[in-house]
Amino acid sequence: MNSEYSGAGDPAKSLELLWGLQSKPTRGPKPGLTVDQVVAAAVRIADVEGLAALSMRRVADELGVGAMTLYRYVPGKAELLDVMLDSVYGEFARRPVDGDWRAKLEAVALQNRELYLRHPWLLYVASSRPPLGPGLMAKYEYELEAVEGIGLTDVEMDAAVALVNGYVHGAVRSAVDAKRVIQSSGITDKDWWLAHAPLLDKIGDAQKFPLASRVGTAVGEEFDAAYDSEHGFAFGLARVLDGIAALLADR
Amino acid sequence: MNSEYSGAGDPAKSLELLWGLQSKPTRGPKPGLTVDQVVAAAVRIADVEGLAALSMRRVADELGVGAMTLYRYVPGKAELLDVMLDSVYGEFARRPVDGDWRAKLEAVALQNRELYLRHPWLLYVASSRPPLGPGLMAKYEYELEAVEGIGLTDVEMDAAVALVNGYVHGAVRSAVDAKRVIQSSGITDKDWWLAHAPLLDKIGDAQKFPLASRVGTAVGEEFDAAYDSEHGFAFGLARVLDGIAALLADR
DNA sequence: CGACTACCCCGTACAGCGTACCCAGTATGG
DNA sequence: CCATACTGGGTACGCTGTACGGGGTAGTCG
Repeated sequence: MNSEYSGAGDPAKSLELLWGLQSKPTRGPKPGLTVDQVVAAAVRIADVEGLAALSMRRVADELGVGAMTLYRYVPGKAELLDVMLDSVYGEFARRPVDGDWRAKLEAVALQNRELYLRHPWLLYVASSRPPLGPGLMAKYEYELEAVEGIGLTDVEMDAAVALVNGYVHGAVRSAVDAKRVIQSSGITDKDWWLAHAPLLDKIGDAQKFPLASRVGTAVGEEFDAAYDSEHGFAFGLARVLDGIAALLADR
Repeated sequence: MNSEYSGAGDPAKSLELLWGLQSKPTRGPKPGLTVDQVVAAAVRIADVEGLAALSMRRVADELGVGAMTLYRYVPGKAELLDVMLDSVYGEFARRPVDGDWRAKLEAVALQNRELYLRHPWLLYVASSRPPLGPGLMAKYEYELEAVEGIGLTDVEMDAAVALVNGYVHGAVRSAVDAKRVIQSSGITDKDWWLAHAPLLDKIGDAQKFPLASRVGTAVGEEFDAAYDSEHGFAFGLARVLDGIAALLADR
C-alpha cells in the first residue's frame, strides 16, 4: 500500500546502467552476478510481494548473497528502481495496429493497462522525468506513432499521449487499490458501505449531502454487482478520446 | 519524493476520529492536546518539509511532547494520515459558480488544483476508498452538483467527476514532480536534456527513435521557455471536458 | 476522607530499513 | 611473483513505526 520515488537517484548513473555502459573490469575475481539478474530478482519480488516488500536485503536473499553485495552492481535502491522501471517498459507489447489514430490510441491504452496489471507496483513508482532507457524510449516512440500525422503539433502529440496514459494510470490504480483493499481486509465495498451506513445516517449524512449519498450508493451497488470493470474503463477512455477527436474536428 | 498509503488503518477508528465520536473521558488528568492540534501539526510539517519528513517523532517534537504521547490521540500513523486527508479536504473552496456544467466542472478542476498546490503531499497519498469524513463528503457533494441534472446517470456523474479529478491529479503531479526535481538537483529540464543528448546520440537514439527524439526535444524546449504551465493544464482539461460534452451531445 | 482506578505522559526496546565503512579473499597485468 | 584492482559481505549507524510498561494525576466511590 506504499509507494516510492523514481528519478531520485543519480540520473547519470542510472543512464549508464540502463544502456549498459559500465566499463568492464579485467582484474580481480569475476562477478558472480549481473545487473540483469539483480533487476530481474527485484522485479519478481515486487510483482509477487509488492513494493513494500522490496528491500535490498530481500533482493539479496533472493539471489543468495549478502545485502551489501548488491551495491557492487547498483549504486543504490533509487537507481535500482529506475532500471526496474525501464526493464518492464521494455516488455510493453507494441502491437501493430491497422486503423486510424483512435484505434491506435485505444491499443496504447490497453497495452498500458496490461503492463500495469502485470506489474502493479508500477502504479506506485511512475514519476516525471523517468529514466530515458531503451525500454521507455521504445514505448514512447510506439505511443507517438499513434498520433503522428493527424495534424497535431509536437507538443500536442506529447500532451495527447500523456492524457491517455494519465487516464489509464488513474483508472487502473483505482481498480487495483479497490481490489487490494478488499483482499487485505476481506471487506467488500458493499459490506463496507453497509457497515458505515448507520453511522453516516446518524450524522445526518443524507440530509446534508443528498447528492453524495445518492450517487455514492449507486456507485457502490454498481461495483458490487457482477459488473465488469472493463465497462467503466472503456467509458472513461471513450471520453478522453472524444476530447481529442473534438480538437481534431476544430482544425 | 516518497509516497504513502491511505485507508491502511482501521476504517472504523478513522471514522470515529473524523466525526469526533471519541467518548470523552471524565476521570484522570485532562489531555494536554487535542486531535485537531496533532493533525494540524502533521499537516504543517507535510506542507513545509514534505511527506518523507512526516514521522511520528517529528510531529511529537513539533508539539513539544514525547513520540508515544501521540498514540493517546491517534491509533497510528495510517489513521493520522486519514484524518489529515479529510482535514485538508475540508479546506476545499466550494466557490459558487454561475454558468453551465462546463464552467462548474472547470471550477472544480481549478479548486482541486489549488488544493494540490497548497498541500502537495496530497498528490502522493490519495487512494481509493478514502476516509468518508465531513471534509471529503462536502467536497464530493460540491463536485457532483456540477454535473447534476444534465442527463447523466448517477454512475456516469461519479465517473465524470472522477475523470476530471483524475486528470487534475495527474497533471498537477507531473508539474510538481518536475519542479521538485529541478529544485533538488539544480538541473533544469533543458540542462538535463542537453547533458544527456551526446550520450543518447552516441547510442543512435535519433535513428532508432525518430519521433521520440523530435517530440521530446520540442517538449523540452517548450517547457524551458517562459511558457506558463497554465497553458498545458488548460489544454488537457479542455480535452477532458470536450469528451464529456461529446457524450452529452449524443443524448 | 482515603482508596481506587482510569487516564495522562513517555522512556525503553525491537525489528526493520538504506547504506557507509572496512577487511578478507582472489584473479590478473606487468 | 607480486602489486593491484576487484568481489563478497560483516558490522554498525541512524532512521522508522509502535508494543509494552511504569510513574504521576485527578476524579469517583465506599
